[in-house]
Amino acid sequence: MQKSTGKVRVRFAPSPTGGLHLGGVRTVLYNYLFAKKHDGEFILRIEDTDQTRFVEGAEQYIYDCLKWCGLEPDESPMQGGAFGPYRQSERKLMYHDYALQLIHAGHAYYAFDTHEDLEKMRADFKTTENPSPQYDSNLRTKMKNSLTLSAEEVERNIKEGVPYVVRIKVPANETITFTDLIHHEVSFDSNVVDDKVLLKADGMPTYHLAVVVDDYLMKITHAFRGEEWLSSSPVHILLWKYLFGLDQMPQWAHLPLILGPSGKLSKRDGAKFGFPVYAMNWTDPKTKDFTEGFKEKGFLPGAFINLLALLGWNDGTGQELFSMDELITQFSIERVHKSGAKFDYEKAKWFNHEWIKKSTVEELFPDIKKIFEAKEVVIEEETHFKNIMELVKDRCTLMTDFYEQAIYFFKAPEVLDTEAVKPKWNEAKTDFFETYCAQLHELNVWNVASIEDSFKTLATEKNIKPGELQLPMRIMLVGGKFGPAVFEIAHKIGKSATISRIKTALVQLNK
RNA sequence: GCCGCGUUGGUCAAGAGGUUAAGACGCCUCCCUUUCACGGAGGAAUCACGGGUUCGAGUCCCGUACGUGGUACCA
Repeated sequence: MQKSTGKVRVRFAPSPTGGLHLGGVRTVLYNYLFAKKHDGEFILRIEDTDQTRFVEGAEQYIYDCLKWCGLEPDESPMQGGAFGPYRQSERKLMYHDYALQLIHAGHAYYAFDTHEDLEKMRADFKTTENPSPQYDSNLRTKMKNSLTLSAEEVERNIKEGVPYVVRIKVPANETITFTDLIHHEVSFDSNVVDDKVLLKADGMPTYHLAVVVDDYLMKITHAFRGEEWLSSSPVHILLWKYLFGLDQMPQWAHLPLILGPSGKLSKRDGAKFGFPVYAMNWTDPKTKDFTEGFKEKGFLPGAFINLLALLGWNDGTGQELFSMDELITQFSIERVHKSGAKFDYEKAKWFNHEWIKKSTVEELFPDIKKIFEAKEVVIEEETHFKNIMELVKDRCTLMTDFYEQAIYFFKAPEVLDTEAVKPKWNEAKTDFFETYCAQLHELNVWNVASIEDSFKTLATEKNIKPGELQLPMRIMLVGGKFGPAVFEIAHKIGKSATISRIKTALVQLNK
């Protein structure tokens, strides 16, 4: 079944109807990795055959997401290529010839049933055993189509402009079998496959016809898609057989689904459980419905790709952290799992944390800068700023954490967690800090050692354990129980800020 | 209902007839640190269930249960 010659060509074919979710990006990723590994080409094709579902901006959004992820196609509607157009709506006429070819060969037929006819059929034939009757080899004999009407009637209908669709004529009593790269041999009884519409009344093809025609015309060698397509694959197999021959058919791989806390992952899950589902923020232009993205949540693209790659695949060695290059060399479709994987946000955050830890501040700086600027913090001295980021880097799980983890270096905390120190607060400690402020003021050399030495010496003099004073000191400077070494912080924020923060805090504590 | 696909700890998972059933996340205990992290040492699974096949089954076969996808002139 595999093509003997030619370059590997794969495609991602989304319909531009909304945000790009986790599963979609993973499908892109596996396509991309496979293509790059085999020195092949990755094509982006837009499946916009449903005009009723057109969403403004959705296509551009897909490009933006792919760009952010570093999964840019070799051919696409935007950049073009030798097999264009890459937008199915622009290929409309091409599909007609193939539909006609199928009709002439007796593998498809015209159907004139209206929506009401179909509804009536479903209602009439509905039983408890068969709640959803299909337009199949049995029922098509009871409907209005070119198999039941006379040739004259069919011709007249078409001439008079009676709306029609073209349906595939699925043969009865056949077993349709194909080999999937992930599921291996899969087979279906043709009796349970319905006569799917190939060409809609508006002249547009359905996905079923379009995917086969385009994969052929675009010389796709390997077709990866989500497992939700597995059930309709027999229709595609049949179409390949009738139109181009099974020996021309790409190799299929039906990727396992990514599941949410309760079944198939949906954008609702994200809102409900507080994690992003889309690659980037997306607001539906019509409903204004907003869905959060991994990018804006604070994920690094590398980490996002890394965690997605491992959701359904691993290289068998136990390695979990992979760069894109490593993924390209290590990836193999054979090691993709059969079963769906539940998305675990905690693990996702762990991946990001690891990526932040292994990245240098220099690499992270542009993104961190944007986060601070969005909060209207002006970075005055870049080197100083970077030194501080170095101090807090390991404490950040998400990129957005940098703000909270470092803002107190630039601004005095607005709220102090005084509850953490109040229970053990007393006169002696007030006295200590008042004296300490005076000493700091006199300090000639402002470095970590001098700040720390005078602190400890004074504590000993006052007969208080330094440890009991360190937490208060931290709360005064930081506002909370977190951050790097206190004296390091004092050093970085400078003498006057240190003194003024201590004094401000003293007022609050002694209220 | 019917059809397809799947089923190793809470989650991701290694495992391709013989292992004390890896590892990671999360959780818990402890060490380090008189903050938070980082780092380090530990703790927790009768491999969905029932039948086979086999000297021997998480690994092969059958059934059941459960989950999941499809059952549109949506992709």
